[in-house]
Amino acid sequence: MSRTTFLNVDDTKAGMADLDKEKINKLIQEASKNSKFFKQQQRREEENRRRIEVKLSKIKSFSNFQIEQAEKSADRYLNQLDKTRDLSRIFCHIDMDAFYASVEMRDNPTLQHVPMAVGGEGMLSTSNYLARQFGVRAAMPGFIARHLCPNLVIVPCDFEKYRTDSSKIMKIISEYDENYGSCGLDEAFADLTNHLQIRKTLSEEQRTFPKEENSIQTIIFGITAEETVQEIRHRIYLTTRLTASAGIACNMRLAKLCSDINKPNGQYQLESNVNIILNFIRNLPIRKIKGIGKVVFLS
DNA sequence: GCGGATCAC
DNA sequence: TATGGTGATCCGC
Ligand SMILES: Nc1ccn([C@H]2C[C@H](O)[C@@H](COP(=O)(O)OP(=O)(O)OP(=O)(O)O)O2)c(=O)n1
Ligand SMILES: [Mg+2]
Repeated sequence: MSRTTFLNVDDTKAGMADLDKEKINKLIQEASKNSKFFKQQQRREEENRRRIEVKLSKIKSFSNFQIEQAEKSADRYLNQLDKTRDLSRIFCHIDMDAFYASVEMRDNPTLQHVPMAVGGEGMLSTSNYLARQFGVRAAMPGFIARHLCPNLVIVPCDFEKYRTDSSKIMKIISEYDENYGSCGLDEAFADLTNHLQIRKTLSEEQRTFPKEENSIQTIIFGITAEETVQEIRHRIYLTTRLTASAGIACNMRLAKLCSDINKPNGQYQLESNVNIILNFIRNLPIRKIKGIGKVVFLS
């Protein structure tokens, strides 16, 4: 995610699709103006630009032979990857919606319908979807957020609480893949391939859960990946009363990209078909790839 | 190893 | 008034 500096909001978060970015950036810039912080960021930008220049001049000094060799080796590598491509597995990525903010809203219903954020006057960790309408987002200082949204309610961070909910979520996910992995408190990856095999043999009862906590009405979940992930999200909701979004695809990276698509409280499955996947990747902004942050992007 | 830079949540 | 906490990786030393 991009930090809020004089350098603008450069990407779009869930819930912020059609905002007037121009106006928001102007407001932020106005508020940041002549601060010490602003000037230090400017110096760092300058330094980065210089380093990029150095790299570029190095690239120019490569001989044609060197470039040919590098291209050949890259081609060999790509060939190898082509052969080892595995579309047979099914991964899912679970990502809680506005996690810290949702926890606070659940525990204090008066926050339910107001724009709010979690953090302090100095820095916000996240905001709820109402606040995102104003351009208020994670990694934005609280006092700047107030310029964008004067009625913003800011509640302090309570890591202990988020950790508690997180471990409940992870416990559920571990039932579908004991080797699941987590990323931060609010995200998890699971390889559902094995579970989906076993799932075929489960009784309907084992795929049945109450519609609400303490309700006699029930929901029966089917045996497809899509229904399995719906079941996971529903179980998370039953135990935490928090909503999650999910992505399903043949590897973790793709699954993560998919979990953003129908956020909040939705899921998306990418078909495990080479052409469909390549087409999906073709349309990706380069910044969405893991490891390409603001600095690398500029090079 | 350690500090600096980068990235991600 | 005021620009984080936490955790991970890579790199050069
Ligand atoms: N710069 C950041 C980004 C995130 N977080 C914390 C607060 C978030 O609640 C949590 C999860 O990060 P996400 O990127 O998944 O954002 P949210 O879950 O808040 O919102 P979304 O619905 O877009 O997933 O991590 C943080 O402390 N600092
Ligand atoms: Mg999230």
